[in-house]
Amino acid sequence: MRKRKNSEKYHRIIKAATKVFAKKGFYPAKISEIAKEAQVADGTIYIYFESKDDILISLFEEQMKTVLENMVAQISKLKDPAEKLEKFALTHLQLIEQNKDIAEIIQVELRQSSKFMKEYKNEQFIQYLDLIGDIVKEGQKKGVFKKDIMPGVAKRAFFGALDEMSRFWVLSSRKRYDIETAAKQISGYFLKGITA
Amino acid sequence: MRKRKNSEKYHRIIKAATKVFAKKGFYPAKISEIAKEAQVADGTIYIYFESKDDILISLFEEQMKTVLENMVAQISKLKDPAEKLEKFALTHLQLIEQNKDIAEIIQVELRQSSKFMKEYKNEQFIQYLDLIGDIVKEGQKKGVFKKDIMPGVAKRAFFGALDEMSRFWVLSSRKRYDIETAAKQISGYFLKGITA
DNA sequence: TTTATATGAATGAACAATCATTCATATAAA
DNA sequence: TTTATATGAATGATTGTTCATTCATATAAA
Repeated sequence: MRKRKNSEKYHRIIKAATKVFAKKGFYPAKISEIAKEAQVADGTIYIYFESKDDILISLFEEQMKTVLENMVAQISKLKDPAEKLEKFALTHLQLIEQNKDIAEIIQVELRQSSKFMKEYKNEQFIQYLDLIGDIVKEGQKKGVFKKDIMPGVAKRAFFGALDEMSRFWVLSSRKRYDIETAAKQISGYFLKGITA
Repeated sequence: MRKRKNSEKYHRIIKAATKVFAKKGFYPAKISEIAKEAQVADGTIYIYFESKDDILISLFEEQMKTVLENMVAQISKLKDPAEKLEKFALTHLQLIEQNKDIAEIIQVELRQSSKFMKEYKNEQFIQYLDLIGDIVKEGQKKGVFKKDIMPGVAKRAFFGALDEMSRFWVLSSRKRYDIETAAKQISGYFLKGITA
């Protein structure tokens, strides 16, 4: 019987796997390397996890739970939907900035995951996207956003814009724009458009 | 000495690899499966390609070249920068629609590639992004786009928005919105904003 | 207290399967 | 014949997973 969530070692392995997956990607990452990083024996990993896949799934759920809680805390304080979107952008980019390992995993492995784990629906990620969709709907109800905006398209477009910006940061070691500027630019496009 | 580009078999292998990589991802894809799909022997692949990595790189260059040429042909006809952005969005989404295999590879493997092929800079992809950046700059020069828009941020945000929408389509077999509507929505956000 | 016994977490060497790549050989072309 | 192209079985390195064993700690008996 696996102890899982409560064990200190469980979290040490998650943390190590996050680092190793982020650096090399899922397939090239070796169990032995994760074990070494976590300072446990190879076999110990199989006391806490069923398989290599299971590590990745568990890792998603742990990390996304944190990200989601963080974001909800930030935006629920605000009233104005436009301010909420701005805050969402800033918080998202700050998260990437503060934890590049998580960023790489969300960006690269999240996309992979749908391939090799067909049955695995990333519930947390859907919730994360829906935060944006809900802000849009709220804005429409309050009359501050256009009625003909489709929340299902808008949420993906907004997330995609932030995500692509993040990817650029993660890949290029040096960042060309500061977080606040980028967040303001991106939320600005959505709120006001680029037309003069 | 490899014959490469001119040979009919070369293209058959590229086409087969596109299909197999799209379905399973790069690492889980087997050379033997690509060979079978292309109806050649395993060893034949090594007459035309140096390695599995080389297949992926060649595939990128072939496919992106086509995508790029296509896009340039579409937008160079137009004068108005706003119309160009709209056309870009539509053309991009149509491309995805028409060729999901290429879409999956661009989306998933392109991201992976920067990990396992550190030295490989995807020049074509950079050019593709720059098409957007150039439209933005042109619009600013003509005075139709705001001066304080940062083209380097805007191009990524715009591409990211389209790309995320594409990903959703590729993953969910059934599409909820038609191409024209989605393209209009997304370019609409950027041009006019969502604020009422 | 001291000794004996039980538990199960942790270990890491060994296993078994996978798969990219090679190469001896065959076939077709020049 | 000589050269180029194609084949697919064989190779050998890699690596996820297993499992017999160890060991620290807990519990019970003397």
